[in-house]
Amino acid sequence: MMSNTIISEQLIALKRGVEAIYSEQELAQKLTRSATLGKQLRIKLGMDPTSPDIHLGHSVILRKLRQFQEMGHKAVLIIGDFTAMIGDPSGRSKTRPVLSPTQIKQNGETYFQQAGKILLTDDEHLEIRYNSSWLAEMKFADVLKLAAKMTVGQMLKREDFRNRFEKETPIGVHEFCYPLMQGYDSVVIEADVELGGTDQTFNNLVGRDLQIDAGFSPQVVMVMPILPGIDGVNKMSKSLGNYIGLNDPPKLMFEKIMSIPDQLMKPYFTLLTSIDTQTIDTLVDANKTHPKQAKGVLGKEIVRMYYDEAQAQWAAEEFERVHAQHQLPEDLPEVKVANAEPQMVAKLLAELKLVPSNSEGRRMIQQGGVRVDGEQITDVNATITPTSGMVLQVGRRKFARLIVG
RNA sequence: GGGCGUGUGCCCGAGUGGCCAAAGGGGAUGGGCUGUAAACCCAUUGACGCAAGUCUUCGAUGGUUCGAAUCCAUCCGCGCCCA
Repeated sequence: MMSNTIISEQLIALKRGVEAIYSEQELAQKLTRSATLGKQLRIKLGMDPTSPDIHLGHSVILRKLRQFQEMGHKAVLIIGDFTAMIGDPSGRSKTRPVLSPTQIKQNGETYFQQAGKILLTDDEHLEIRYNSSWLAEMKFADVLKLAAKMTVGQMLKREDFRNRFEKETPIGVHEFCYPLMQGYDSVVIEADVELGGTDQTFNNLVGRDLQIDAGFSPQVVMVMPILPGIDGVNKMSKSLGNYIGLNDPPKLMFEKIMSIPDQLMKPYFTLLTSIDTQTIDTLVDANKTHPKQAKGVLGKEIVRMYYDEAQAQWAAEEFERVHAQHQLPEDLPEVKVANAEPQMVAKLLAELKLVPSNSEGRRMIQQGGVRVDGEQITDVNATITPTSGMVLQVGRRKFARLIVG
């Protein structure tokens, strides 16, 4: 039998970065029982197949899931394809378009390609379920039975519902079904633990109630904080453009991390890396470590996790080269120019897609953001004759080397 | 079903016949200062054009007018109230 010390060590590790656990005691019990009986815990995570691109915000929860996997437990990924097929009739949510089965499948694949960078993907540690396989089968009577398990008063405990109710903004009746569906998923797959962001707390807790009602032991609900985006204000999201994608190339990933506000370093270190908390404290203490250096450590660590040591090193060097020493990047992209005649710089920039339009190109020049072979262009109407090897720069990070021909 | 509102550029929001490519704010972008952090300062923010200027844009369509984001009609979306 596994000793109590191991369980409490596991517990400490699992609690890292977690916002809340309902309840910690139950989690300890589950862990102990699992160890005693040699039976895996089933850790549930729901995935929305409408937005398959994963960013570091998603990675927070996926990393927690991975931790459970490494302790021998089984991750159960629920693909929420049922709602994706139905859509959201209220039209309130733009992020929930109706998807075809093909799209859902595609999105699923895109998702796994990325999630695989974090999760263990063997059958022993990962199980994938589509919730349409049980939700689509339900009859209206089944739905009513499920709905009868909750009262409107209980539903209104959810902050989002309560606010809208008080402000008299619409709440679709079907919206009450979403927590029920998610909760029912937990019953079906016999979840021991459900992971989610803080915004999922209510829904996940409904899962507990439904499981108890069905005569099962209730799942432990573990909620993770919402990761702020690189703007330091809003939650990380693709539509807000403040995200770092798992598929972002190393250099871009590193650059984005270098641009986060200093205050974000602590949560990023804690939630996105496995660096031990003592080291983190030293790194984020400006008296002990210069913030820029600390950020560099963060950037390299994250790039290393999703690529490798060499790429991380290279990304950091490129950053220094381009932004600190104002030299040219190593991987200068090359663009072909057909016209070797003398022409206006603004036009050329637009043609080469370095700038979205002619006007924008002119604006850039006016504002001193354009350089040709390192020379700042000052005249809006400046003309140049493209030659092979000529280097154009727009702003601080857009470069191109010309190939005439 | 009835009544009253509302729909503007990436977002919010002013504008109620010409001076409107459309105030203001946010965001974004460029520059300065820096550590490509924050804060702060300056500038830009529909397209084409060297320019004068031209074209497209204010939910959709059609109309009135020399001229419409602004007036009228119909339609669509959204909100509130009554039933």
